Amino acid sequence: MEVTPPEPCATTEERECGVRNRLGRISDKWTVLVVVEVSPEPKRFRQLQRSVHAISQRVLTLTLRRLERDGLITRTVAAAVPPQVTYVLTPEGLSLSGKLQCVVAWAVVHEKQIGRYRQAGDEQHP
Amino acid sequence: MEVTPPEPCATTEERECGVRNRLGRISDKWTVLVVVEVSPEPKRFRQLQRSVHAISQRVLTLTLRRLERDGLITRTVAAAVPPQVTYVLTPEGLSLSGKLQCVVAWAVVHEKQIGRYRQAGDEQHP
DNA sequence: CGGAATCCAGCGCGATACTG
DNA sequence: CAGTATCGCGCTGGATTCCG
Repeated sequence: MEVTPPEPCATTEERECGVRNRLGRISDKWTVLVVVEVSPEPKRFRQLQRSVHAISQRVLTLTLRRLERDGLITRTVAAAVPPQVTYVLTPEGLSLSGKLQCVVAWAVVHEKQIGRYRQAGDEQHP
Repeated sequence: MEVTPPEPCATTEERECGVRNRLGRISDKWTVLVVVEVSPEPKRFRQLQRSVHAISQRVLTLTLRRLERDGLITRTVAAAVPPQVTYVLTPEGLSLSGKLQCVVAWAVVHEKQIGRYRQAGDEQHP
């Protein structure tokens, strides 16, 4: 997308410090799972809860709230009975989702390889 | 990427379940930070500990061990006094690192935007 | 249905001290 | 320098209950 400009923060420590702060906002496992799952069409609360399998209602709520607060998703309440709440990715959220999908794709491709490594290791340290 | 044909793991639930299992291996924040930081030249333990700023020595050790076990990094011990241990990314680790760098880049680019959203939100809910 | 509130267990992780 | 071992707490997150 946008090419990242000229002068990145210089030293390794500075770089990392920045990286840490920035990633902190999105790096927890629930957030990643939810972002990936919301993308790209509107999803309802229940849908998400079923999709992100083991997530509890409490954690899903908290995660969605944070994502909304950060401008990554939009929460829409339809005044109806029963209530209907839908979540959509904002443009920002969508672009993040793209990057995360790359990581997911990587994980899918390398899953078996990793599994083999892991097995081999376990056999040596039983 | 690949247009997914007729019947892969079809349902959303199944898809997500797989995603979750796969991401579980790499989705915790320390792992991400360490992978990004090891890349791409050899790093020594102390170096990493200083780079990944707030990480404790214990957690760094555990994280590196898991990464090694998964075949993402290589640990090399030089028989010397004082001991010298270096960590390098394997080809797999390097390719993962690439994907993660994308996410990092995203975070850098969108940092300010997110900050603004967050502020705006906080002003409304003080 | 979508959520808030409480309560509570588990383990993630930091702090500290000891080895080779 | 590069670890391993132990302990203890704090927060994450699950289960349950109640509301609009």
